Amino acid sequence: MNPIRKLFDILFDYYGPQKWWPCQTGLRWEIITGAILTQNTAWTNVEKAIGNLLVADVMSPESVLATPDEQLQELIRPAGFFTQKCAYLKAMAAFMLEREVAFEQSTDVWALRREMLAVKGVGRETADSILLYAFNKPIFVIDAYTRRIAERHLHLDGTLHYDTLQKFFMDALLPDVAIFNEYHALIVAFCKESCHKSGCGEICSKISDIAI
DNA sequence: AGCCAGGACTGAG
DNA sequence: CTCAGTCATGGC
Repeated sequence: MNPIRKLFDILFDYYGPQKWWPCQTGLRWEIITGAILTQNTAWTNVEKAIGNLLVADVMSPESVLATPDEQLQELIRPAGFFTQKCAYLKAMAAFMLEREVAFEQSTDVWALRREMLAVKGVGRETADSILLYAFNKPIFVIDAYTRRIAERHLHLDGTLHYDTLQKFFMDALLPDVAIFNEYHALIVAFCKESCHKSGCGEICSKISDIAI
């Protein structure tokens, strides 16, 4: 069995189902908002911003576009880079008004990815996160956590290009939305809950000999 | 007190 | 195409 699948099994046995993406309302737009606001930003800060948006009743593409820049920036300020992210949110809101239905229906995930990458503020990780978690399309998300675990525990080069690393994971796994969803969530769970804490002996010892 | 967090854009070479 | 500089907040 290949190391990538083995790592998944160990993480799943240990942590169980993760139920991602973290989302209070169940709204697709909240997932998209989180994906943009979390760019190079701690999730705790994103939660504050999302809380502000919910209180202000600005949690839809329409309401985002109807909110003046200054006001929207104030709401998302806790997530940092608020000037840029204000513009990004509005670009994405306009895009969703135009293309949300088409995205729900299409099964050509690579075409959708290409199209979403044209939106200002949407890079590869953000596009893949939105496709996987907001639209349930089968694509694998590479982020800083994935690179870390790939380097430390799978003996892969963590500095490989995004698309190259993504292909490693996707080729090793069944093209299943549920698996891609769960795997990325498990990687985050491991990196956040174990890497930083001192007592991670049990899971770390299981993971340490994956590639042997 | 600095360093870093679930990146992306831009301009230079 | 690679790479540094830029954007900004809050927690540790």
